[in-house]
Amino acid sequence: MTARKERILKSSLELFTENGFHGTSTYGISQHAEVSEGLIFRHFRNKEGLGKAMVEYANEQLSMLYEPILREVDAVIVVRKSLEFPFNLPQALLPYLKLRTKLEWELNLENTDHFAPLRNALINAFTTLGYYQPVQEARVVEMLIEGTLAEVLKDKLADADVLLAYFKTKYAL
Amino acid sequence: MTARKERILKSSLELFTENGFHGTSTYGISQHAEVSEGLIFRHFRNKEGLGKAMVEYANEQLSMLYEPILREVDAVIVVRKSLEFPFNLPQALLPYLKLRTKLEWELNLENTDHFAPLRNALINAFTTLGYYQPVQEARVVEMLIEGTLAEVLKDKLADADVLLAYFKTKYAL
Amino acid sequence: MTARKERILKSSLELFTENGFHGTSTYGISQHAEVSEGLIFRHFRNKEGLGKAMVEYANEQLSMLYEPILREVDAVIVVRKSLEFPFNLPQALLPYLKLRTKLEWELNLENTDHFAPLRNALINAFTTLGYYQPVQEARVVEMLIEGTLAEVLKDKLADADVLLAYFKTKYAL
Amino acid sequence: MTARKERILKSSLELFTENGFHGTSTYGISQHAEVSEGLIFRHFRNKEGLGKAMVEYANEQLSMLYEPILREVDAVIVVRKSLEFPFNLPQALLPYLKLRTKLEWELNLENTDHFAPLRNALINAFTTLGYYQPVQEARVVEMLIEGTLAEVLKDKLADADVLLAYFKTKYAL
DNA sequence: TATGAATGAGCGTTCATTCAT
DNA sequence: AATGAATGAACGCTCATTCAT
Repeated sequence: MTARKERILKSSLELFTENGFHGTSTYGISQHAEVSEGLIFRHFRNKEGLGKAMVEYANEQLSMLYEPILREVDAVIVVRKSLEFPFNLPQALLPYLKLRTKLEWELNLENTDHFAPLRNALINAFTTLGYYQPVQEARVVEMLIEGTLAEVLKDKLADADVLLAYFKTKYAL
Repeated sequence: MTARKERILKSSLELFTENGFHGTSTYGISQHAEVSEGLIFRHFRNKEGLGKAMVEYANEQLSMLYEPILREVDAVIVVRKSLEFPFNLPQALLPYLKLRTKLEWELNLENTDHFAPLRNALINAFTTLGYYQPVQEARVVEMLIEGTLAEVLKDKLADADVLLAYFKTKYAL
Repeated sequence: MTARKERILKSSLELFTENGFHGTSTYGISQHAEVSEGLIFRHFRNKEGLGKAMVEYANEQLSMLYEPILREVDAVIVVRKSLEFPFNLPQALLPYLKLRTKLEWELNLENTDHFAPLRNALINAFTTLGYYQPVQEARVVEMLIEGTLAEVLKDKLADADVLLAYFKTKYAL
Repeated sequence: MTARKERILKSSLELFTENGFHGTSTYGISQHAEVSEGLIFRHFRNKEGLGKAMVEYANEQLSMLYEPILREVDAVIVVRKSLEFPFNLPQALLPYLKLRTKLEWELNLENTDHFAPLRNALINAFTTLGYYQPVQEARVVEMLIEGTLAEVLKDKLADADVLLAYFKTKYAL
């Protein structure tokens, strides 16, 4: 990957996140990346190719999102870290998270179930902890996480501290 | 409101929901509405005006979304109806809900807190029911609802029945 | 001539003078005249018709432009009044003069020789006054008048007083 | 400046001069210049930009208009060449002169005082020649020139020879 | 690999004009 | 006489894309 190709990717990340896919022109990207417009097409064939590359790139970055949780063996800590997760997002990954969420809504991306690994970890944890319906409980936590995440990505979450504390008491953490 | 203006609105609803704002052309709308393209601009000034009108129109339709719940006096029923809400959406309103959600993500609409009235109703309900932290509990239900809603709008919710049942047992309904 | 037709004419005068023929839209005229756009076409058939009517209307108004000079019998006074003419324009006629000049340049109007009557009067005057080449002298005065007029219509004439005085001394007035 | 950009400029000169700014479409220009329409906007940003570039371009061409006169040291010759000037226009510059005059009237260009250098030269000449009011005399010549020029640009000047001869006798040339 | 001039389809928009009322 | 909803062609302009260098 050459330096300019990377600059194109970085600029696309920024501009797609800000203005969406259709709201961003290849000319705009080239300007922002200080690169000739033609180069975008040499590297990505067309705009759609750039979009796909962007999403793949973002997914790669995000692939290790839950990794610290998945490595965890203690069931209680798995639950706690899961609940803390949307409140404590790795700053470096936030742009990629925003991009993926935005593009999933704008384009109708066939959304792979990104949450699956974490959900499985939660199911295991709740099974270990003796929950009566661990699968459903995992889903409940999933909803809490994704609901919180949505607010975070929109910069709308005002009561982060008190909310997280309450989440924890709910699960006796 | 003339018949053709209404047809433009209906077509916009459909096409914006399907392909997003930037992904929909005014020509496409005029074709779909069987109307001259110029008429769109006579009625809405420009595409942005049409977008705003659409969002307002959708918001009007959606304003009565929670109304049956808000009228409810029995605290238990308020909670139950709230939890049932995303599983039991009024079919007529679903398109408007999809549109609003999609456009909120694509364009960066400063999103008014649509959930506020329902949240307040839930706070009251949980207060009545003697919950220790009714405000936070309302937020938890909000997350459950919005998380579920997001999956519904993306046609991703596979375990609706079992999930709703579990929600209810959680709140002893 | 109905009141509204007259309002259309007045608005056209103003807007054509300000922004030219092509720079003025029939919609703009209808707004300015507080009249429905359709009415313009009922009265003038099409925009070109309105343009022609405007020019005719202006020409009618301007037909009496030189009239006070033409009535004059004293040769000296004819010359003096002629030279004073662009410095002392009838305010009511100024807009029509601006319009005609502007449209003559914008559209390539086959320009009737508006100046002819005054030129003839000047020829007579200079003949009476014993000028050696009265026709050419009339042409010189014509140039002085039209040159001055052009500056007046563009609001560019800064040295009006001193210039008129000099003109007069030249012709011993 | 690429060849195509120059072709756009040349075509604009021709078409603007013929039909005015608003009367000329960018599509028409592109056809005439045998160039894609988009190229106009790549080079000039928008139609207004093209208009401004045209006027500047014309002004550049016209900047050397009076240059042969300004170089002249003999006062008599300055006056003679000045009077001859509108009768003896460099054919290559005529289109630019037409364009500038036309656009100054159609658009309301704040018209820089193009005549200033020549006027100053005339003032000097008349001073040298011992005229009592050289400034005003220069203004008189200016009016003669601009009046004649206007007729020339409109192809209205029928008595060129006799008129020029008379001008010369007036100034004893 | 990288540029930048150039393209042409299509976009949002304006405009003169028509027509039912 | 007068309105105002509606049209469709054309306009200025943007955009993804190509290609010679």
